[in-house]
Amino acid sequence: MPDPLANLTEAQTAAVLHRGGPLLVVAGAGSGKTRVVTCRVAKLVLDGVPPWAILAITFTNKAANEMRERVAALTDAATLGQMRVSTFHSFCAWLLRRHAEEVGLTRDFSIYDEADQLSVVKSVMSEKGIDPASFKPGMIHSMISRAKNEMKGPEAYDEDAYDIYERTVARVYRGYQALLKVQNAVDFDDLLLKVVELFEKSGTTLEKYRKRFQHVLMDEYQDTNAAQYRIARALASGHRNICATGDPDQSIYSWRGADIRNILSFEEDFPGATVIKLEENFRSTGHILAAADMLIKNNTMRKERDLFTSKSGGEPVVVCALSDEQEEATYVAAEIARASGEGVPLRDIAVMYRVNALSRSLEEAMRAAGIAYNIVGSVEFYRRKEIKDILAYMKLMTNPLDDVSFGRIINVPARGIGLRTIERLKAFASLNSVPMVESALRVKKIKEIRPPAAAKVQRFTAIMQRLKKHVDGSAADAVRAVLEETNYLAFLDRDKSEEGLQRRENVGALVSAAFEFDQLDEEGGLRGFLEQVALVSDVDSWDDAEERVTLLTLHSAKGLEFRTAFIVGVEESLFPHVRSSETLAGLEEERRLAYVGITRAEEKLYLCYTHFRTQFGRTMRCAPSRFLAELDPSACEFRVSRTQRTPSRLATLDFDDDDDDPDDIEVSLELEDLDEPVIEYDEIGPDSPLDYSAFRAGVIVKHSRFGVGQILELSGSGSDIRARILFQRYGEKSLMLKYANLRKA
DNA sequence: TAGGATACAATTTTT
DNA sequence: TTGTATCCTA
Ligand SMILES: Nc1ncnc2c1ncn2[C@@H]1O[C@H](COP(=O)(O)OP(=O)(O)OP(=O)(O)O)[C@@H](O)[C@H]1O
Repeated sequence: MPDPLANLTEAQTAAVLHRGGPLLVVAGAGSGKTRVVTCRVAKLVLDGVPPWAILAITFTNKAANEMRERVAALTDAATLGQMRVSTFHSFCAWLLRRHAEEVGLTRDFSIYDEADQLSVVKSVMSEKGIDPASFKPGMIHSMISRAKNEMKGPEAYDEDAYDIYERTVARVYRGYQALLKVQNAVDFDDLLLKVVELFEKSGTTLEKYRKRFQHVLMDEYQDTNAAQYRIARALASGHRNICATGDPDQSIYSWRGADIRNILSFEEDFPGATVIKLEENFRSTGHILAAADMLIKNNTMRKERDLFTSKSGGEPVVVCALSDEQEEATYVAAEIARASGEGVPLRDIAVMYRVNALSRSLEEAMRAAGIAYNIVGSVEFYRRKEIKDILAYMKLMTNPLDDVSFGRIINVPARGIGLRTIERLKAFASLNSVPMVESALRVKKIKEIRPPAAAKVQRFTAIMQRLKKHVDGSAADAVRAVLEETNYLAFLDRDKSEEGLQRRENVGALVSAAFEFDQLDEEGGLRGFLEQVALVSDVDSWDDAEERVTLLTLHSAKGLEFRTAFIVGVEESLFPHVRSSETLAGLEEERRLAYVGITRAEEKLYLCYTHFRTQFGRTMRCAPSRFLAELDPSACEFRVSRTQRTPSRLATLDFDDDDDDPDDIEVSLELEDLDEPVIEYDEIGPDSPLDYSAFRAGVIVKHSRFGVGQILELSGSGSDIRARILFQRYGEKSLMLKYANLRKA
């Protein structure tokens, strides 16, 4: 069996062997932090620490699985299954299932995903008579989530609310929490918060887990939020065997509440902590590292640190100017074809972008060039309608209080139950403080519902009754039962379109996913399956062994590595993204994101930008990203396409169309090499920040479509200002200033 | 009540 | 361009 200490540097070895007391490993990209955590776990096991005493937290489930596999390869301990290696969210879900009652839940609580959460927000808003046109539910929801990430409850939020918008958020927030509780459900943030609450409430419970988890390890510590910090601290406060690894320069989730101060103040939080720095990068060539290093040095809020590689310079980073996104995609495809021809397997190649929307043109180009690809994320499987429908039945089986799922499926597949009937069921439910399922069961007692409608409702309750028998069964059993009882497949059959076919396939995939889950986890059953499904992340469902190119966002690329990597859309206002560039902190996070992206590449890196990009049907001029000017120019090679500045497709490209064999993909697109970097800035780009100070409440304005109106109220900040305007002819509208193109009248 | 047609608005990153 | 929300007709 391989020795976990083999091939480690001195610093890494020290980190693996360190015992007794807090340990922080801070180090730059590719320096082997994850490897340290893995080897440390393995070494602990080899030293006789029982696996059940180990808690290792990773950022994704995928990383957790990988770590478990690697540890298994290093130890072959039979009891490795008892080790907890998981994300914070999965770990918390696991804890809460065991202690649900202590925080006001039952063991069968539902985990609401984004869409479910939004529907709770909407229903609270309609209950409280808040107009969804003036207060966008999505916005309200994200503000609630932000508050929760900062561990701010509804009361505290209300106290600090300073305008009508925030007071409204506070009202919804309160109702939202109440509704979740009634429905025996939690959102993602609650998973963490409820565990904090659990530990605060019950000293004995906390003590039990402190005793059990004698060793706590956390990877990617720079992206933990307030609640996660509290949980880690609580667990480690007795034995203080906590090992955190991270890189402040790779903190890219502050918008989700991650707080970089957690890692920066580790030494104060855990006095006497040992700090180990890793300074050798094992991943990238010299040029790639040099480019990344000079870029990140532009951040002002940052501690200087060293990172070197003993690898040679390697190939220069290619910085490439293309005319538009089609040419960009074509170029990427051509270069992938070339690399593939030179022997780089497709699975070692990735294309990264700032926003999911950019994957589209890439997909088209890959298809046209016959290059096999996988997209991470985008239209996630478990968010699809047909999948969500079936899962809703399953959720309702385990948790009858789940009104969101009830609302989703009461009339799906269509069984003639209309809005009126549902409204009446809802009214009855809230009048009697019972869940919707209960009012459906008592439908005969609701005199507003006519017998024919009531009969239809009873058909639904009969289905649920029969499904109940499967609640303790396996996942696959439950899926099959739902499909049979609801005739879901027949329902899909009615749709003969391409889309309907796809849906059928998706349902089939769900059946296999459930089946596979049962194989892997015999204990899990229906409940375990639902939990796993609720907590899958985008990268989790990505198979990195497949011989395909990977398309993914920069965020999901965190922690991964590829021999050849492309970053496309490296343009001002896209990357750095406009929405993040207003504040210095936002801009610096974008820069860290660029740093993360660049350092994913092992051997070859391309950065592409275009002069024109069509988004939402509008073609816009783009300026190259400022980040390009911040790279070390001596590590880069600059190229331009001959057609640049002409927003049109290259007509001369010849693709070998229907050809799936990657060996002879024939695509070419030759670019000119430049001696001088040509990254010029237009100071006044199309997206330069506008000055909205002239717009205030009371001001009379003119809109191209709605004509003349008066501003009633402004809300939001930065470039996100929204105005409520009373138009003479069109009445009241709520518009974003940046889109509305208002003029003073 | 269902489903299509139309209007309308809004675009980051995700557990 | 896309999705969603609302309206309208069968
Ligand atoms: N001592 C070593 N000798 C050789 N290769 C190493 C060594 N340590 C780590 N590596 C390799 O370097 C690469 C990066 O390691 P790892 O992913 O652990 O780094 P990391 O610090 O977690 O990176 P990042 O922060 O960028 O995600 C991996 O391919 C790993 O196998």
